[in-house]
Amino acid sequence: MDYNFREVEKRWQKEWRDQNIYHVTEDAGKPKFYVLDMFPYPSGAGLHVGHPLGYIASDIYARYKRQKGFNVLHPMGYDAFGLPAEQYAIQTGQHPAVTTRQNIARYREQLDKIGFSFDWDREVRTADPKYYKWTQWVFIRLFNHYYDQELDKARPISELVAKFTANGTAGVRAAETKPLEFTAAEWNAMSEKEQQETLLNYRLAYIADTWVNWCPKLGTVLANDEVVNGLSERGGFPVERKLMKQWILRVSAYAERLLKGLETLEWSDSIKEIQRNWIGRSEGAFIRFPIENNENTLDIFTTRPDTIFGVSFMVMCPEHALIEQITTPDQKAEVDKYVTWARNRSETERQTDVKKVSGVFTGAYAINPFTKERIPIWVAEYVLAGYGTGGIMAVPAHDSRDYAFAKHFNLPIREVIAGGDIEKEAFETKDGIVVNSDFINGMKVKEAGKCIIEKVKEMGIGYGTVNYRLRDAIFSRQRYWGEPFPVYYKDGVPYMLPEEELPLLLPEIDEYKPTETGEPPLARAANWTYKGYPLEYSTMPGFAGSSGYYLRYMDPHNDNEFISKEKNEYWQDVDLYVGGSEHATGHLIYSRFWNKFLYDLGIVCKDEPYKKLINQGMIQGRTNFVYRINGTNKFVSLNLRDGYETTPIRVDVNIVHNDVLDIDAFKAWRPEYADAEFVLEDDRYVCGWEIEKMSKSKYNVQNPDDLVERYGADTLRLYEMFLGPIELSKPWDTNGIEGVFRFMKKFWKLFHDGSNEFCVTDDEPTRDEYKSLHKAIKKVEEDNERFSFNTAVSAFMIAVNELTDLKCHKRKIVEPLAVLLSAYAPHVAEELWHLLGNTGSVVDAAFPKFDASYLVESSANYPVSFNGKVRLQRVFPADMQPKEIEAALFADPDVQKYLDGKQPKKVIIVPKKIVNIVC
RNA sequence: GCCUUGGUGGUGGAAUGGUAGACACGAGGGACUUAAAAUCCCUUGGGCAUCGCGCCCGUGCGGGUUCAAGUCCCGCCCGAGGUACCA
Repeated sequence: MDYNFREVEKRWQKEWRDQNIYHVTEDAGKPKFYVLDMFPYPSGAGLHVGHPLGYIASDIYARYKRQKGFNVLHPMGYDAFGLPAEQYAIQTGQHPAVTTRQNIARYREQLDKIGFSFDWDREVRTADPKYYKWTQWVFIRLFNHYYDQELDKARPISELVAKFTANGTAGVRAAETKPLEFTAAEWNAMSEKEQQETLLNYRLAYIADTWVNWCPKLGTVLANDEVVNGLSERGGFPVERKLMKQWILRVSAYAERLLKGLETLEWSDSIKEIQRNWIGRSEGAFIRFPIENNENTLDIFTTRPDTIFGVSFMVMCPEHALIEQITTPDQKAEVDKYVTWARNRSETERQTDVKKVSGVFTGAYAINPFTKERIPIWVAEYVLAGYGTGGIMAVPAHDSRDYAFAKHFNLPIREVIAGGDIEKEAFETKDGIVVNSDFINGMKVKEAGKCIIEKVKEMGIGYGTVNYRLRDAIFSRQRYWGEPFPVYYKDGVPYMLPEEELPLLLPEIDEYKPTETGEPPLARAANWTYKGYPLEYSTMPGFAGSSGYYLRYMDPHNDNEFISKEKNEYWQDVDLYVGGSEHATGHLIYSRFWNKFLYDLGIVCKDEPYKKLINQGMIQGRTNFVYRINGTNKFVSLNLRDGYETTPIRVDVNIVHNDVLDIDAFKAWRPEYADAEFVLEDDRYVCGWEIEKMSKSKYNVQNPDDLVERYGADTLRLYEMFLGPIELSKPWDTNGIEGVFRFMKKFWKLFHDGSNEFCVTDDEPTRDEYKSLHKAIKKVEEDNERFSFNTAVSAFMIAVNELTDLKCHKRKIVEPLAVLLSAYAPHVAEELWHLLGNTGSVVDAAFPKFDASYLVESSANYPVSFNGKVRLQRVFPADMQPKEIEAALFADPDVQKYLDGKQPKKVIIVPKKIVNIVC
């Protein structure tokens, strides 16, 4: 073989490693550029095929930027804590650290084969104590801060304590779990324990009893983004609701800033929209409804204060604290029954019958503050505990859920916005005219809403407010393989470990299961105490370690600081972040929160961590099928199936090439197929195919290693880019890799003669040769800038085809072309770079300079169209003026023929593009 | 339901409002070979054509703007992703 990729790739991978060529240091003389991939969780299955796609794209961009004179930071690491390693540990007793280390070694091997330009000196692993020391360190800071809504930033909790000591809660505007009011005297009279418990209401990391998503199968709680359709994201196990004491991060305090910050980011509209929806900002009103014969009020949040005259009942969530106090004796039994039932229903059950109406009357009544009407108070599951106040005013005429409820329980439906047909369905418009509503009659919805808000303010029973769907993030996991909390308990109150005790190391335990009493695995650890006080048993969730990892890459070996000021100011933020869009509501929210908190503390200099985000599309599997004739061991080729009763059977894609089955391999694949017979078309067995999720059981998993083995890393890199736009989801289809491989061989031949001797001359290239080169430079540069790597690969193909036709073996052409290609196919480019007699590495070669003069045409071809239809081609000098072109055209007999004696109404000449004559 | 996307040959996909289908795969035909591999050349959206002139139709569907629309606007249909008793 002429182009020996195996030898070339092996040589340069070794050389790059020996020379440490991808190592970067801060260099004030160069502008910085930070290209980051979402680091992988090292699973036992090895690098999955979706990964290389993003990594290759970011690697190309990183190399390109380096050639453009930037000092590029391009690191890689591992998200090393996680469930699978622990599940495996439970089954086998193997320490998760051991399996994780093995998996990492495997990943590293796979990554190295593809020729990435990662600076491995900066590698981070979240499970490394040197790393998680800083995760614990940030946690302590979260605990020690609260969110000041006046200053709109996190402030030390000591400031809050000072305020409480001086004035109590008067004048304090702080993000809180529930509203509290006390005086300075009351605060000062509190015991240490009481004060500490009160402060938990404000801390950015706090512990509280909360309804959680409990997954019994995994033995841990899960965050909202880890629950998909009522099932755990990992494993797909049922999830229940449970009231538990949990560590929680007050992410909600940052809701508005997380929302606002999106505007400054170069992210795709879709992912910004996902985050906007997840944050779920809604403007409305907080209103207190008095309760008949009770000093409590029923507090509600509504986005439609304008419909307050249409309220015909109130609803509280089953978790509501007021239920017990207001339920009348004769309703008590029924309410208790319902509440117990509803509270214990699993998240999974709730999800499946969302449309079923259920609820119970408490016997109590609220008073409509405007009409003084008695309004029955109900308890129903459709009102959620976690949103707003856990209570609503129901306006069945204008809300479909209230409508369904009212219909089911036969409650009155009162129209207050004109224009709908409330006999049939709720009229949910947000711009209509208010009716049947006393002093707001005739107003538009918006205006009426404002008016009601003014009024309730005056009456002292409410105010306009903003609510967010974004919940605080549950931060405890009842698992072993995570960061231990630097927390000990004294008198049941949590305290932080002193910083000099960090890292608090994960203790060794004999088994990785929960204890018999249901305590988390850490309860098994011997002497898990600090100065005799018990340490926290739960560990941190997966997103803890990944929330600030991109900062640690800037200063990975600093044992004294999380990150030094100088390094942070040099690298600042991530210029390009590449990863899957599945992290939109998880990692990408938490990480932004984490960063904003550190920004408030002055630890980082940028408010947003990831300036530009590219989401590589998902890689789907492409399954091949063979068709067995029912009742036989005979298989019929795809297009001959008519007339047979067949069953499609999945077949391993590795024994199918371009949809043609390798029959011998198939016979060897499974014993039952050893004596299979075939009905062939054109002597071949053609398989069917379908796009499905990639999975082992569907036999459609393509291992990148096999492709590297067969075609080389450079071909794999080019091919993955050539598949299509990076952001598009596409099936992993290797039918086309041959074309890219052919291109590589052709490219190689530009530098070699027929007998594979290196052969490049110093002859001056022709104009056509320069033109091919500069066309490619222009196109590749533009395409790199807009992340259109697939079209850039096409540009290479065109250039190489042209230069092959021109039999060009000239240094002035092929050398810049190799430099240009080096971001995509670094190994072969490096080889040629050295064959050309250069020293150093092609990664540091300057990106070729585009010279437009080579593309200037002496003449331009103009399609001439009549009323928009192209009829003729005419060539004019490129610098000819439109007026002259027009004159020349009308002297042309063919043009006259098409005009057919008519006078043209208008002549449009787009320079170098087209002439259109309107007649 | 709502939000965000997308809909172009047999396939993956190209097209700053300016000759739709670049580039590649696959397919068909041919050259070289004892043969295979590799390589090279030709054809390849559909239809019509006394198949070497040339014409018509074509970017999910129906309208519109424009000299000119895959691209912009309006109304539908379908797919993908996100989200969903969030008041």
